[in-house]
Amino acid sequence: MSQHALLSAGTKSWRSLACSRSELRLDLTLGCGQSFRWRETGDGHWTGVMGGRVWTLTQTDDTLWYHTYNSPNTIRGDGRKRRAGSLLQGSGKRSKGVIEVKEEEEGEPVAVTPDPDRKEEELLNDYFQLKVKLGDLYRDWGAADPHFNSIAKIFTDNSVEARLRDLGFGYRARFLQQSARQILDSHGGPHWLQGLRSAPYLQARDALRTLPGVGPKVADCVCLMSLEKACVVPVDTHVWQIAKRDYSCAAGNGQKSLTDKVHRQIGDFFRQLWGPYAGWAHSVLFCSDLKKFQKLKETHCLKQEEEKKKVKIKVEGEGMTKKIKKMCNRKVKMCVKEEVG
DNA sequence: CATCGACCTTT
DNA sequence: AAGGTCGAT
Repeated sequence: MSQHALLSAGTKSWRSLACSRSELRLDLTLGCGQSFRWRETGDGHWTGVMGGRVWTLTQTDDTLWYHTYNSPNTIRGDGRKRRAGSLLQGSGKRSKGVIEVKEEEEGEPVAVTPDPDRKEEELLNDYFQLKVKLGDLYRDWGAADPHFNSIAKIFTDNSVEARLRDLGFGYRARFLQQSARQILDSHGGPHWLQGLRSAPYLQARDALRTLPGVGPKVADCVCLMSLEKACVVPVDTHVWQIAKRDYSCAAGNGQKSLTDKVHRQIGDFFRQLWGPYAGWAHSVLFCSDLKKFQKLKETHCLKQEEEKKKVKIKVEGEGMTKKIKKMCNRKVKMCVKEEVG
């Protein structure tokens, strides 16, 4: 356990300031090697010295959170009566550095004397120069300098991408954000996606592929899983292996990688073999090939072998094999329903 | 049409 | 090292 404050432990000992990630990025500002008194003491939590005190800072999309530690010089007086919660994020929008007139509960306006809060806000404003509108500067610099503009994207991409990156999406974060933006701006919203459910497969697939980060495989996955295109077999390297290994499918034999053509050939191959619900059948094979289900398969195979032996001994051949086949078919159907439904 | 390296995280 | 997509070639 860290002895430093963590926001996740509760906001009680934290105060906040409205400040978006596009105006301040703690990770970049404090971690860039140009400031020397800050250390990341927790995930996204930076602890250091400022104005003679020790602080821990962290941020969420639109809020800069700060915690200060008690020290002998700055014993907390209590000229700081506050209503519970007034410090918490609920506001998140406290104006910066402006002396306000607050309404007390009785409704009588009382001038608020600069209290330690105000001092702390001023200090943060000063230290990070928060009054300077970074967004505007980036816009101007980018307009004057294409190179700056392309570099700056990394740092000013909106909070959605930043958040997705934090969540571990890596380079896909940008694709997701851009796709969402594109769906909203160019396609008129989620309605567009919904509409693809009633579009023919190839049309839906082409539409999806206009989105950044959506190639043949992902488009097919969405078609199969979300757009009711049951015949679609999403082809990845894995499925390609299965096609070659278990079906001697020759598609793309000379090829080194999965080209568009090979995608189509393998999809068609399985569609022809399995019919209109080929995508569901593919799901079964795909799962059975996963490492985590290998043991399941082995034990199942052993059981089947045993069953076969017993049947062979008990009955002598005729008729019974057909029954077993029927049972097996039923089982497969059930499996598929469970998987996909 | 095909290939390669970059992207980023997870194993 | 694997995984799919993208942009360059």
